[in-house]
Parts: sequence; C-alpha cells; structure tokens
Amino acid sequence: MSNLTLEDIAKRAGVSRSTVSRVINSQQYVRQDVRERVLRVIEETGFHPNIAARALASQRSWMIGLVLPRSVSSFFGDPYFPRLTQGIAQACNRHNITLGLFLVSTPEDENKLFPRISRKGFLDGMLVQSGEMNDQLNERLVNLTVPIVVLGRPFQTNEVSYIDVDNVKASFDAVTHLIRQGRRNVGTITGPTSSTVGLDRKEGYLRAMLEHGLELNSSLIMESDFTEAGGYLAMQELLVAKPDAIFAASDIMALGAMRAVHDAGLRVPEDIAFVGFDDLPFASLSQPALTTVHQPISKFGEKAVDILMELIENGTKPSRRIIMDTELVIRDSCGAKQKMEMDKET
Amino acid sequence: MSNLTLEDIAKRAGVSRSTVSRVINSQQYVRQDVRERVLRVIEETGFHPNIAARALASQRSWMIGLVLPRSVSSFFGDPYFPRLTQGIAQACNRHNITLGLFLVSTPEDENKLFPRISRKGFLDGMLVQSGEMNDQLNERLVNLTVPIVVLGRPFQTNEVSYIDVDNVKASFDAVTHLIRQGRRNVGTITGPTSSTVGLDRKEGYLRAMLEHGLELNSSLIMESDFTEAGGYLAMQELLVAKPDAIFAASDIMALGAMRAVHDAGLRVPEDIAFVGFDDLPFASLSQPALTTVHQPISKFGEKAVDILMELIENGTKPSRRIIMDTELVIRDSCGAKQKMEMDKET
DNA sequence: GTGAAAGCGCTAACAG
DNA sequence: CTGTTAGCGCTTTCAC
Repeated sequence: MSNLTLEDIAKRAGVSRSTVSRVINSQQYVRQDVRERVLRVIEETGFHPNIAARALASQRSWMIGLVLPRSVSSFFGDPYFPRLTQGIAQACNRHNITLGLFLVSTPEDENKLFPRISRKGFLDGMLVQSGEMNDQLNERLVNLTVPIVVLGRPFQTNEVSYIDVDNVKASFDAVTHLIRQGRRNVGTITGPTSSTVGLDRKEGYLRAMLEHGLELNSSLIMESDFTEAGGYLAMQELLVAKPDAIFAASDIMALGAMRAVHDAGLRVPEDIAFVGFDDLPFASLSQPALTTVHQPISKFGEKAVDILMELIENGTKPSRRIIMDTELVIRDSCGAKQKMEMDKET
Repeated sequence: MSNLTLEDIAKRAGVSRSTVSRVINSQQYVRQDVRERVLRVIEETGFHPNIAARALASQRSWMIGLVLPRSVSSFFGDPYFPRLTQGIAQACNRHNITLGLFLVSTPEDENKLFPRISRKGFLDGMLVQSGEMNDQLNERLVNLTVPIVVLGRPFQTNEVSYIDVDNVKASFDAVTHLIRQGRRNVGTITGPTSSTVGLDRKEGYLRAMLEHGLELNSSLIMESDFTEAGGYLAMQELLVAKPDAIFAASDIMALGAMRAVHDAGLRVPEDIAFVGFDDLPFASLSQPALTTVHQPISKFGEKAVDILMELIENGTKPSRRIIMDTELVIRDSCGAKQKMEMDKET
C-alpha cells in the first residue's frame, strides 16, 4: 500500500521518529497528548511499519513457524492437521504475528529447510509436530536456541516444552468403557509405534486390559498408520481373532475398520463394538455414529501458540508441559446405548 | 544458529562484502576461483544471510502469502484445502521462499489482516483463494499492486491472473456420462452459487441436460455447501423428485448424499447413480467406490506458485490465465461397469 | 518526555 | 571483475 515511513509520520505529527516508534511499540514515556496526536496521524494515513526494517533493528521477525516433519507431512490426509492448523492460525492473528508454514516432504527439503529456519532471527519461535522416533529433524530442531513448543510428546522430553493430551489415560478410559459393556475380546488398532502418540494410546489399551484381568493376545493388537485404508487392512487381520470390540487409535482408522467389519458381513456394535480417537466432525456422521475420545484440537493449537509466545517473551526456562483434557463421547458404535435399553427391559 | 554476517565471510575469504553478496545471489562478474573460495567458506561456516536485512535492502521479503478468505476458511473441513496447501508448500520449498498462511476467520481478522498483508514489502506476492461473491476481501486484495494469483476463477476477472480447472466442461462431461448410462432423471447437488466454482459446476450440469434434450426440473437441483452433512440434507430433499442419478459438485457432498440414499433404503448405483468431483483419496474407498472428476489438486497448487513467482520476477502484465485439465475417473457409483456387464450378457 | 545518532546486515549503484 | 559507499526503515541507547 503506502510507502510511508516513521519519518513521514513524525514530520506530520511534529515529533521525532523516536517518539513515533515509542507510540507504535506502546512504550511509556510519551506525553498523553503527544501520543494521541501521533496515533491520529497513524490512523489517518493508514501507516503500518515496515516489518523487515523492524525485524532487522529489533532482532525479532514477528513470525513463528509451524514445522511438520517428513514423517507427518503425509498425515495431511488426516483431518486432524487442518483443524490444528486452523487453531494455530487463529491464535497467530490474535497475537498479530505471522505464521510460516514449513512442510518437510523429502530428505532434500529437510536439508534445505533446516538451516533456513534455524537461522537466528528468522523465526521468533516454532511449533514442531512431534514426529517419528527415527526422525532426525525433531531432535535437530529441539537442540536449537530458538523457543520451541513441540506438538505432542517428543521422544526426548528433557528441557523441552511441549503440549499434549493424556493419551494413556484417554485410551485407558476408552478401553475400560468397552470392557464395562461386557466385551472381553477387545482388540486395538494402534498408530505407528514409532511415534509417541501411537505408543501412548497402545499403552492405555494394555493397562486397561491388564487392570481388568483380561489376557493380552497379540493377535488382537494390530499396528497401523492413521489412514482409512490402513484401518481397513488392520481390521481384516484382526477379524481372524474374532474380537467383540475394537479400540482404534484414530477416528479415521476406526472408519476404515468399520468398513472392513461391514464388508465381512458383521454388524457394529452388535458383533463388534467400536471406540475411536479424535472426535473429528465426521465421527458423528458415520454409520453407526462413532463413540470416540474428544480432543480439543483447535484449542490445542491455540494454546500451543500462547505458550510459545510466552516463551518468546519470557525466555524458555523453565520448560513448560501442558496436558489438555479429553472426553469420551458416547455415541452408537460402542453399544452402550443399546445395552442400556436392554438393561431397562430386563 | 550462527550470528555470522556477510562481513565475516568476506574477511575469511579475503574479499569484500559485495563479492560475497554477489556469490550468494549468484550474479555474474565474479571470477570463478574467487566464487569457489567464497562458496567454500560459506559451506564451512554454515552461513545463511539474514532475511530481514536482505528484505530491507532488496525490498523483497522472499515470502508469499496464502490467503484463505472468511467464506472459505470453514472449508478447511474439506480435504481439498490440505491437499492444495501441500502442493503450495512444496513449490515454495523448491523456490526457496517462505509460505505465510493467513486464515481469515472473522470480520475483525479481516480488518486487522488486510493492512498488514497489503503493506508494500511485506509479501512478494500472494495466492488468494477465490471466495464468495459478497466477499469484499477478494476484491480489496486484487486491487493491490502486489502480484496476485487467484486460486479458482474470481468474479472480477479483468486484469487478474488466476488458475482454475474447466469446471463447466468437467461437469458437462460428468453429467453426460450419467445420461449415456441411460439415466434420465439426473439431479445435482451444487456448491454455493455465491461462488464461481458452485456456479460453473452447475452450469455444466445445465448444459449437459439441455444438450441431451432432457428437461430441467428445479426440484432436481439442490444447492448445498460442500460439506458431508450438507450433501446428506440436500439428498433427502432430492429424493422426493425420484432421481435416478446425481451429480454432486464435490466428493464430500457425494458421500453425504450416498449416505442419505442408503438410509432411505435405496441402492447405489442400481437405484441412483453417482458422480462426484475432486477425486480425493477417500473417493476410491467409499461404498461403492465413487466415480468422480479427478482434479490435480497438488499440481494445481504447485503451478499457482510457479505462476506467481513468474509474475514477481517479470511483472504482473499481462495477466495470466491457466486452466488445468481434469479427468473423469470411472469407478462403481455411476453404474457404468455394471451396465457394461449387462450389455455383454444380452 | 523527547530528539539525535548509531547501528541492525544486507543490496546496489558507482568507481575503479 | 572487485571494493567503497550509501542507504533500506526501523529500534535503541544516550544526551538533554
């Protein structure tokens, strides 16, 4: 738009450049009437400071990065990420900072991107999606001096700030719910166990089974990849073990698995009960409506930005750990409602 | 990372700052051996130029923006956008520029964001998703001097560069395909007709019907909103008119509609044939697999970035219009395969 | 409280 | 081909 500079505003307001700068950065030590006069000129002219100049002088870029490592960038097929991104973008708007999006697709990408984003002064901070165990990027990034908030528990938690939900507890509760419905042959479709989220949700399943005196059966546990197709395939294998309930570590896998159950001529929840994880919009629309663990995805993203901004303002020590709450949303796929009806009748 | 400056590199390489700058910007007029020497020092030190300083001096930010107006930011529930974003992000990596993400959620967002992103020097260019008719942002943005590529045909096409698929033709072909299967009572679920994409896909339907001598019936045309739930609702209404085929303007709406058909106790494609639009990953996984118009979404995004970069390098005149090809992917929901079987038998 | 002045780290004429 | 020099538009001491 305009090419106005601080100097122009200063001239028009009859003050010096420094004063205008002070007003813009809402510092103290500016007389009230002067401040108002400057503000008025800024308003009238539609002046906005040049970000590059400001960044150069202040050593802050007013930009944070959202970094999705290679191992998750294919996850973009999972509606989880768009939702997350939306929450993050909204929070950035609120904070008046810009959001840089860095999707690492290939190893070459990673090598090119890493030096660029880790250059001091380029990003004020970053949000890094927790990736897979063998993902080097995560570790390289975390060892930087830039403030970082990891989305999801990282493998290395020392000195790192991160935000997560209590995956173990949430999964424990989900599986417990299935067991309480009288299901005994409870199987699970896990996420990749090379990721903490895959690991933690599996852990919740294992603990629930053990705690309720049920035997673990390795043929009731299938690892998959957080995709619909993966869920379908995993379910086909699980069918052999004749489960009467399945806890899927994500809604999208639950959907694929239910499709497999349907294709096998079995019914949900009568033959096999289901609980998913995420509570994405389509969960309530599936056939039958999916009982699932609700995650506050959008809020999760917003909170992550808030924490990051705090770290940027106040320094990264001590590191912060935020665990957000989940909630089991009971719909039709777990058979609980149906069971209640039956219990009433008898 | 490091705090090296051009000056440091210059000193180590025994040259002046300008020479290093020339090497970095791969300009000519540097002797081969000098260039190599400088390059080696850069390599050894892991030096990366300070973007803010570079931006200030060169008046280029090396960042482009992806702007999703309010009317589409809710569309983020549509897997189309993540795919598109992925293509765009990849192309940005290739071009060594950073991608700023600007989601406009509320009117306040819009008012805050607009001056910020339109400030000269902040963005080298932007990709703006074509929004709804009454969306002011689109027009405001397009009237800026910043290079812009609109994603999807804008309402005002004069002097604006944009990239799109031939929605009218693609829809025409899709509907023609249904008619060729012997369907006569073909209905459509359109996108919002306040958007060009909704308008164009409807236009293709209308033309196909007319051109094949079929009468238009307003109760066979339902406007919806590109959501699964919207598709379901629209289909419920359409059912009254007893259609034998439906062209849905997006896969996600087709999915919702097929769910409604299923709930009504009818079969796809026997009772009602379906063709969708997008060819998102789940299209091949639906029950039955969805016949749909394949859009090269990711390539679309990449191409958009390429065009924008060209505009940035070479000026925005003349404006460019790129129309990408689509392709009808025949699966099971349209009944064509089934019909072929039958035709063989008789 | 306010202004002058010195950079922030780079690019881009301009000399040579 | 290479170096010198003058900014880019802001922040931030340091005087006053």
